[in-house]
Amino acid sequence: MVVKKRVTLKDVATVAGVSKMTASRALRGASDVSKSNVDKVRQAAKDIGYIGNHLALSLSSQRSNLIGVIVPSVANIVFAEVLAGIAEAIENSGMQPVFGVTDYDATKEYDAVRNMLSWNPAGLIVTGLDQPEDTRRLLLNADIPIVQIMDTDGDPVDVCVGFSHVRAGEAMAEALLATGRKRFGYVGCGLVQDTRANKRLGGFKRALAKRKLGVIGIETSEEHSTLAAGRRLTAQVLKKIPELDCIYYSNDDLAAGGAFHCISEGIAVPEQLMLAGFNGLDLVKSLPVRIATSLTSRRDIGIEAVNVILRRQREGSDTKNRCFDHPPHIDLGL
Amino acid sequence: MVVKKRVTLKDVATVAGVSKMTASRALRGASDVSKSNVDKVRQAAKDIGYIGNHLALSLSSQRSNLIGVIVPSVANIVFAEVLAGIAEAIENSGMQPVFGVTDYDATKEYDAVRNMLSWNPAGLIVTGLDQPEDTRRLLLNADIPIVQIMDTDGDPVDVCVGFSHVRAGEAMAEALLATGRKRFGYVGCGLVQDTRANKRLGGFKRALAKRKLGVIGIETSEEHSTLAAGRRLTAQVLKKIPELDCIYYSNDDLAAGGAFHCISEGIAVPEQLMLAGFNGLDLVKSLPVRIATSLTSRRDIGIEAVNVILRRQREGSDTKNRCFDHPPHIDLGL
DNA sequence: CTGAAAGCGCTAACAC
DNA sequence: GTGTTAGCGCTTTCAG
Repeated sequence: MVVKKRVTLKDVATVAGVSKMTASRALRGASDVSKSNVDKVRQAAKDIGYIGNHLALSLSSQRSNLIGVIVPSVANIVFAEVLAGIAEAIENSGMQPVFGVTDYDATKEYDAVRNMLSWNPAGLIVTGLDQPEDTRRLLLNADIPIVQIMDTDGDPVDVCVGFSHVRAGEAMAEALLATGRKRFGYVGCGLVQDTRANKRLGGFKRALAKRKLGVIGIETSEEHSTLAAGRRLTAQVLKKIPELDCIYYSNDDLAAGGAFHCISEGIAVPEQLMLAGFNGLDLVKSLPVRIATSLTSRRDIGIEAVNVILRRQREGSDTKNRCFDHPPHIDLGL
Repeated sequence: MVVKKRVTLKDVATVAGVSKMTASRALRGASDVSKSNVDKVRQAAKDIGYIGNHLALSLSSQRSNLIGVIVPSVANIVFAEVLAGIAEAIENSGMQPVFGVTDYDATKEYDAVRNMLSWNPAGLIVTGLDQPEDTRRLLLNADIPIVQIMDTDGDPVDVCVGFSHVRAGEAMAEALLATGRKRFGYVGCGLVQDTRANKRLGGFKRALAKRKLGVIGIETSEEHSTLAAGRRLTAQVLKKIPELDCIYYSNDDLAAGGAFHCISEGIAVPEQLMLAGFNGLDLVKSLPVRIATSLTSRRDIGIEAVNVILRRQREGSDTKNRCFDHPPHIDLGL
């Protein structure tokens, strides 16, 4: 069997009876090619099944249509929705996303950034503002738009798109205090890795402290956030401190798990016990009991991150050092 | 300000005082370089912050470390988990995933495949077996491993990893029949696009027909599957046919929505009405009522898909035309 | 063990 | 309008 040789631009040119350059220009829809040649080239490309080679294109033109995206996890619906926003915004832009997953691990993040950069991407989207020094240096030296997403509490390398988790925690505390709640518990998972959940907890406590209150029951675990974990930790915290009238969770998955516990145990939510999550997942909106949450704009954040890069490509660096805030909306579910 | 010029291999070589080739070999951990030169080169690379250029590497070596992945959606947790499996398996393989999203649109899928191929990927993972003719031709002509995932009901281009949705639907019908249920309803979303959900429904009906039974109440909608939609459609189908004793849903999101409806309305699940979803999401396991589902191995499918490609790279095409079955397990939740 | 030459497939910059 | 000449940054191949 004959080895299938990749069809190249040269083949197209030969078949069309023109030079490589004319073929190249014709396929890219350049202005300066005669109508008849454009047709000939297009037809030839179609006939022999020309696909093109982005590697050569990018290497030669010194710019690629790749946008690197680095997230801690994809199995987490929150990041999956950010990716969905990114995919949506990238569509029709001629760009292509390349993904890296860090598993909340700094070493993997460093490697992912390095790897990404070696593809000469047009821009890089990374999660969070708190990269360790070596990773940050890599980002600073990269001569492309760097968009840090999901957080604004810190000093961005270039541009950040997200919101302040500290303020989000404060806001939720204030909203809950306004409903008259006084005995607060907290349930969280994976806090060691999850800087942003920690920031929220910090803000939450600070706002309580202003009213001379605090978190009187706390239950955490280093496993991943799941409904089952939320259920279990809620049972635990209520066993220790049954008089709680409100529990703040590090996210909606845990809070929904808490809601399931309450439904099973006949605890009236929110009358007897108020639950507050974070993210505003679809799940929470459909729960048979009403719980509070902060609605974050994951999709919009993804879209804006891409747009920052696309805009920069066209207009130059006028948006340098900017911060795009997408503050969450509190929904008490009442 | 001086324009930051990209650091190239040549720079490393110059600093280390060797030729480009020696530098290249040293950095790739080649055997045939003197210890002292390896050290010199490594040090030089570190000092000047050499990152490398995958574009040039891949173009020159005629192989890339990219694995293309094309899924219909990322906001869907099921595909997000497949991606998580892919990311997990890819880790430490030196490969990198490139993503494309089709939104269940055949044209977008064709473009995504074409785009992917123009990066000379080491392999391609695409969702489903039912690509239209033109896309299929593209895949057939690509001289790389093509893995079609999530389905085995059909004729794979190369290798497929997944399970039979027809059999999955049949199996669920049989399991439900075995519990004595007789009056079946069906609730589904987005069926026009979702070939695989349709295959399940087909299998489900066929198995019922064998017992001279059928689906006596059906409620569908072309929106995306959400808990809210499940809740609403369940209310609708029960309003029309209140005597149903079992509802099969096109997936777990809808089924969980149905469960929420039942909890709110005081319908006893599963005593009075049995609900059956599909996928075995975390959500279902933690619900305050027990519903049936088919546990699919999304993560494993992603992992196996990558492994097929990695294996092929090393061992040649011995796995050509194979089908890897990961049949779902039925959990009646009783 | 090391280096020089050639070229991967394409486009930028000039010619004509 | 079109073609030619040089590369992009790396690896392959082949000499030493």
